[in-house]
Amino acid sequence: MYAEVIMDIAAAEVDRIFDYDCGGFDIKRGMRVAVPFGRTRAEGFVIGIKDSTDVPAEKIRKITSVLDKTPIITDEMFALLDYMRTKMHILRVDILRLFIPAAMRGGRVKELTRQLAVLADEYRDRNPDEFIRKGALAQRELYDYLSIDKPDGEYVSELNKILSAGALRNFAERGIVRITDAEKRRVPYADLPVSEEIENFELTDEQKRACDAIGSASGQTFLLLGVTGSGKTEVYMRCIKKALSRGKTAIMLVPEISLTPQMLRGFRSRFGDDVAILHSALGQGEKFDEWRKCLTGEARVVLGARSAIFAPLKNLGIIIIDEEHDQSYVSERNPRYVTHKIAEWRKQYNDANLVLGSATPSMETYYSAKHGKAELLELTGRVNRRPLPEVRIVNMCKEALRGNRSIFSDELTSGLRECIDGGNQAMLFLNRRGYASYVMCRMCGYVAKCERCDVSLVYHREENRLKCHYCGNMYAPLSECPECGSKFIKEGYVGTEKVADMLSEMFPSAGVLRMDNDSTRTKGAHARILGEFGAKKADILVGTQMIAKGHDFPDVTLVGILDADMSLHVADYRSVERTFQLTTQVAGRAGRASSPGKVILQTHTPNHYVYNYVRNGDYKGFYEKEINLREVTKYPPFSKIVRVLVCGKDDEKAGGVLKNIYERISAIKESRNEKFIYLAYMRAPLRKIMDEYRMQILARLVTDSDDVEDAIYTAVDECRVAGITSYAETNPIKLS
DNA sequence: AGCACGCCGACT
DNA sequence: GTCGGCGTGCTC
Repeated sequence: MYAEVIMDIAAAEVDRIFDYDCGGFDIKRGMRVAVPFGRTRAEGFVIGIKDSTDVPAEKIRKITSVLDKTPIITDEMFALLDYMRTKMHILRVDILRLFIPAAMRGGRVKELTRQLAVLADEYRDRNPDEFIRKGALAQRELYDYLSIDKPDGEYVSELNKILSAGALRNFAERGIVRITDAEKRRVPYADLPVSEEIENFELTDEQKRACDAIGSASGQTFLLLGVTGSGKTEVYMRCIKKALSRGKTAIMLVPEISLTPQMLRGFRSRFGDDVAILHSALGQGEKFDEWRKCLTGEARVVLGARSAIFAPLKNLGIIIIDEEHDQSYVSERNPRYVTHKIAEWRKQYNDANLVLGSATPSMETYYSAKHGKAELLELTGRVNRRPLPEVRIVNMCKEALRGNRSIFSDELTSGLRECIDGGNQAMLFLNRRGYASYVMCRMCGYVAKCERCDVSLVYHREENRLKCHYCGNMYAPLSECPECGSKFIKEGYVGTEKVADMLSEMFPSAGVLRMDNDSTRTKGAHARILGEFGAKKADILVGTQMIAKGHDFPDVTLVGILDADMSLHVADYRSVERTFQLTTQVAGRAGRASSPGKVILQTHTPNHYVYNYVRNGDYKGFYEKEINLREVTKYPPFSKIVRVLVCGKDDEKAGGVLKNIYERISAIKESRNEKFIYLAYMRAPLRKIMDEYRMQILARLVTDSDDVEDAIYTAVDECRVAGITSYAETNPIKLS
């Protein structure tokens, strides 16, 4: 017998099938094996078994050992592998690596085994007086505990914590309990209190309608449109319950599971041990065990972040993507994949339902709902009756004309004072971290730049360093200009760090918390900051888009958006959409049942159409306006943007590869000109990152052009050169 | 990705 | 003389 093996080596050169002699091992497709490979040994995935091979006998070598007792890649995942390889042009090893926890490779995690004590069958349901002598209270206690509380047994280590070790030893010697080595699951968030909620409360009519529609469908996609607080989560949980009752399984994705322990609590209380949690912040052992629970069928519900879409559940009944517009669903690191595409595929394979939920769906999703590819379900009412906040648009140009050059408008300053004096809390949003976003010499115009990246450095006051936000390099702060020696150094745009400092100065008695990439570096910092703010240990929370997600704080009555234009003026067809989503989401943090809450949105372009829709909380109005613009300008979903990025340390070599790919695409264009709206090559907006020069090809294609798209991807594959990374992506999330 | 083979520069 | 730089070629 021969095994077809894909080496666990991430390189295009070895992403081929290697045939090995099974050497008497009972090997099945989906297991991993250790094999001799060239002059070394390697791990590999068995993707097929056959009884003959075309490879000459003298080349065939034997498998050294088998790493799994049972297959770890399911049939569905093999089919998905095929799809991802042909449609997305991702290497087989990269796909296979997505399917299993990273720490499994190289045997870095194993099942944890612990001694388990189980009451022997022949001593069950017997009168304990027959074999426990009178007065042996410890033995009696142990017997009762094992027979009544833990009929399936308990770990010896746990028993020893609460009961007599001597009694246990006695029982073990007399054969009353059996002690065996058993697999013990590492449980993440084991000490999380389970919420005690009423499960069967009455749903609103809209919720009921949504549950009925989803519950009676199969193989369908739904868009659940509803603002925060409209009760989407309840709909999700009921639909999952229904799927389980039909013997099916469920995947529920959220953008950042590590930020939402309350979601987890709800799931634990509803689904108990049926739930597995999968996200990157878990420990390696925990992640491995949660993943295995899915594979073995012990868990039937997965709650997780992006990568949980690959959870090895069998017989999927429903997939839910909450906050479906969120950017985190598009993986930025290679392999690049779009979660929605994978979800759509798994939905079809399992004849399951796919539910996309959001208050501000992506243009693509709402467009597909409008055109019959997804069924639109709406939740218009707010369950907690919280009124939508009042959104005030403040013109910062006018502030400047009046002589207020600070980042706080007068209205925001007085709003903050009023808010704090009233014992309420405020959140301030600024999507720019650090203290000052650039440092410039007033005399000669010199701007401090990173040596390795083509970006200006950001001053961080806590570290007293200039920092590159792309490579993380640190530099000494400037006291004088290195070019002309002048001491007149100007600090550019204010970042979250400086805002927090300024607030402490303006409101000396107020507590200020800051949440951004820098303040949440350490593990658990997220939860700590949110917890402190929730416990009212601070009055103001300043942060980047991190504060837009997750927790609801009932005492927040004021939300300030310091520079709403930031995301608006990015040269990207999605910039307006993103601004709408971000500002709407941040605005939604304000208000509570008793007081409506207020949002102060500061902008230099108050007349931009997007702010009108933000103010009115009018998603559909925004959609209509934006979709018309997209149609006129022929941007997605009315076209497809294919971007090829080439980067490498050797500028000329990278340029050569780019030219090569470009020529191939030009040749395609020769014969298929009608499919192209636009084609050009250029340097990427960020010309250099980490000493690698970056350049790109941009092609805009008509929507009906899958074959041309595939040809472009193939051209990139064929021009691969050592030392140069190149890849293609469709409708990229970022064009930098 | 590794690892070895292979062909040119500055050293005990 | 050789130790060692990393270019390129192969792995069932």
